[in-house]
Amino acid sequence: MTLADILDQLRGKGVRLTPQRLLILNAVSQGGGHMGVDEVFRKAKESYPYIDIATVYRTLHLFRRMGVVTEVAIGDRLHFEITDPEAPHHHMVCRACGGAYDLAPDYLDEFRNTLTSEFNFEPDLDNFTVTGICSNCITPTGNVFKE
Amino acid sequence: MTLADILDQLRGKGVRLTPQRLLILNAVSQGGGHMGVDEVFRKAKESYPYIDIATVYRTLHLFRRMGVVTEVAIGDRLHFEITDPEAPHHHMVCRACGGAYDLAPDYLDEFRNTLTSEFNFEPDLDNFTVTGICSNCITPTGNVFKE
DNA sequence: TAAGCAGCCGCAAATATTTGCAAAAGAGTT
DNA sequence: AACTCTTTTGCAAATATTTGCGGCTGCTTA
Repeated sequence: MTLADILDQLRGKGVRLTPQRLLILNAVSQGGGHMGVDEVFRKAKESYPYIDIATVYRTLHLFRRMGVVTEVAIGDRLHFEITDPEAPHHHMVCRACGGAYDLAPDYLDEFRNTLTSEFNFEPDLDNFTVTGICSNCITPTGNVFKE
Repeated sequence: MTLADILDQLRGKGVRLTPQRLLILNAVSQGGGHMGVDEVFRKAKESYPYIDIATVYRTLHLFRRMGVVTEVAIGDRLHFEITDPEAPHHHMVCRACGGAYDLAPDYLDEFRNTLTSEFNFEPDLDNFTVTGICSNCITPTGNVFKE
């Protein structure tokens, strides 16, 4: 799954490929992990100083809707990463240290199936994040180490 | 679990009971369901016009930390409801109609256990909300009816 | 490649949320 | 009731996010 593939995918869905959108896509993919909105903004601005923060917000939301990026809620801010169709995963985010860990989709399969069959509720788990305390931040007694 | 019980609970945790906090607690409990921040603000202001929106935000976050209110993410806004220790539950929120449905905690038990035992990750599911499409908004073909 | 049009962008303003600070208020002590 | 210490509050400013609008541009068609 290269950037070119992603562009094809977007074109196929009738999404216009503007220079700004390419810059934003590049910024997210080069970030090496999930990126905050302001990081994306700053990175895009390096190549095109006139870009507006509103465009960044709009574009990231568009990309998420299109499935091209996945959103990860860290603290009270959203971060974004390129969606990897080869290895889809959810996220566990530690509210003590802010660390984000990947979570294989299998762990949610039963949950999804239950909601669908019991309630006919189709959960949107593509951008699913569960917060909590990670192993590094739990002391043997169960207390939170950092806060 | 009456309001008086909640007040005792807060006092026991060393939380100061100021008039503003009482007003906010009242507003949430009288809302009959989850309430948005602005709804709480307006309701509290009926009794005490000087109250500030910052106080409402701070107090709701405090109450959530103390466990007396539960937060429900509806769209991109947070709502709050009084935590019911008798019948704890999570929420399913439809992103088409905005409806919120209660979800018994049993449905998440296996998920919680897995995260704890496999990853030593202690998930915070008290304020857990899963978004998706509810049964009313799914057509027989799986399409979203309203958007 | 010129023309048309729907969709996008930058700008500015609106809205939502958080934070620093000095004054005011709660709780305990004398 | 006066005093002290700590926490809370209202205000204002900072920050984060969304939205309306007029001009601009990618994409399609001829």
